[in-house]
Amino acid sequence: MATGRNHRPATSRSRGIPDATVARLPLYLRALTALSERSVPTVSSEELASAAGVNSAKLRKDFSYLGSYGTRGVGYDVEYLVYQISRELGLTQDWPVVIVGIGNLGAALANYGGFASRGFRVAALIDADPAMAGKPVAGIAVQHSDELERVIEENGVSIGVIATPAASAQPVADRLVAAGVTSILNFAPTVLSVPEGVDVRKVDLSIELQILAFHEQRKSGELPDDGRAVPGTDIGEDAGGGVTGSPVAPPAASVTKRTASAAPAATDRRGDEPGNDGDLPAVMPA
Amino acid sequence: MATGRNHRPATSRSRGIPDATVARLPLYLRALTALSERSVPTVSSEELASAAGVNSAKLRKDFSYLGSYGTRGVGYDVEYLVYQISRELGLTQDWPVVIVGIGNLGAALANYGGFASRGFRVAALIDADPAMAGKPVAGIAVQHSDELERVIEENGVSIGVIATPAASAQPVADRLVAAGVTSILNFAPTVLSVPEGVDVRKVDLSIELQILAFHEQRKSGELPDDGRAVPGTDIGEDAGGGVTGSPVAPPAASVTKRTASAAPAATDRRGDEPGNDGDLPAVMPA
DNA sequence: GGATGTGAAGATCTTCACAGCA
DNA sequence: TGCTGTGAAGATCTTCACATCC
Repeated sequence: MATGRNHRPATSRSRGIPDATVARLPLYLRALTALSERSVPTVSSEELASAAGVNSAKLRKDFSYLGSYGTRGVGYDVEYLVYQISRELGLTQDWPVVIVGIGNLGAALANYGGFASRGFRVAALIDADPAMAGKPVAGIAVQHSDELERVIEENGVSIGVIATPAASAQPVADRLVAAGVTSILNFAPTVLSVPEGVDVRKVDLSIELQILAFHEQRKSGELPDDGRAVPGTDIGEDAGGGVTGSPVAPPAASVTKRTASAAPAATDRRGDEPGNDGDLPAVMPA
Repeated sequence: MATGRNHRPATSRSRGIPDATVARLPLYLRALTALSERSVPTVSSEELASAAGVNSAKLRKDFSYLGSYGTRGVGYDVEYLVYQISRELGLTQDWPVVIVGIGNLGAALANYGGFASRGFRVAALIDADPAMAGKPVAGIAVQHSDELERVIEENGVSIGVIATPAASAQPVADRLVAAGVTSILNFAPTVLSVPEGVDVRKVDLSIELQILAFHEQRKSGELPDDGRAVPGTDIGEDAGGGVTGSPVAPPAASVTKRTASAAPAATDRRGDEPGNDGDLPAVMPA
């Protein structure tokens, strides 16, 4: 391993900075900003790591990808690091953003204070409902969908946020992309297909909750039951089709092995960027 | 390597199912549910993978951790898989959930259709604002914070969702945990510290946007400027303290190397479960 | 003395490619 | 023949442990 010295992880990805590291930079930045506001001049990797919730080794490794911004025996200069990370993340420039779908979620996003303070500027709020047009949300007048393309072009928007119902997500994404947007943050529970070169990140509550349920499940007892097609006879052959209600009935099917090992109580959390979804209700009205 | 045969990845984590796999199960479930509604009887790993946005090898590997639920030469039985994944995720049981902080975000969550249809049941909506008490949101009357403990105990709630401003998040988390909640989905941009055994997952818009900005940045040009403390003289020594506005001024500091390599245009998305935050405005009013 | 920076070892996760079964 | 199931190889990410430098 190690393609020689200076083996830098990261796929062929962006620059040489590993994705995992990029995902943590915002965390560090947040912790550093807090320290900066308290006028703390320097921090050790230990302290900062603690504030950011990671371990110090990881933090130092992450920073090493950015360069040598610390001082041995001392620590890191808070102000300087804030600047470097901001620059690395591209937050030193202005990013006009459009939010499409101004329902509860869209409104929540529009009101999100973390935007303005980090280089993001809400350039426009778009909604398909004519009744919403003109209404002020977070101090900005909502505009009708018809204005989408114009707004994007006039403001040079490259980042779009989709907070519409699932059904509208793909059409909206298509329009965003056609108008020039190259990065999309999708809150709708749908798999968006976009052309090469367009980045899509997704936030999905349903998935997060399901992951929590998974872990929660094995805290108490084991799985509800192996659920395997019962050997003898017992199930009343449910194999219907409706898969809507909460509890799902165990349909019979081709089963083979399915090893039911003892499950050691576990506690851990993990998040990830799966990639998409399938179809589901919406987070909120458009 | 391979600790023998049947080497199963996954840390010491839950059962033997890798976290990465658990994080994708909800995606598969969603895609399968859609197929189920269209009464599709079986799917090949290829088709399902496509619908879920992953590659087929990964999907087959993921399913292999659950057992052998497919039929060679045929594919997977949709209904059966829906059931198995639901069971594995713990969705065959009822999960009462409390949502704390009924602002725009909290309301959006309460209205989220994905809850009920997946075993999750909103047991109560809690808000600190007395004016909110009694108001119906998503058909449920909001209750005052004072009711929190009672509601949790009476309903056997083990999953709590925090949608309050950052400042209230930790106190709320403490109360949730004290009352018996062991899994928390946190939308507030703060690092929550909870006792061992309590799971915390976080959803952070600010972070997602920043990651997008990072990638967006290197689509166009390179970094705005190396930003390194200018060798000669040029910067007006900014090292002030305010780190609030969007563009951050480059403070001088101890710099050492910082290799500015050429950055190949990249396009990729990645999400992750960092672990926490530091401090920031709030997503919405409580 | 003290904390950073980092090669190397481990642990996971992903992808390949093909044996094996319906 | 077709597609699943999976050992093995790769690619990443994390953690260790210590040389290095203020």
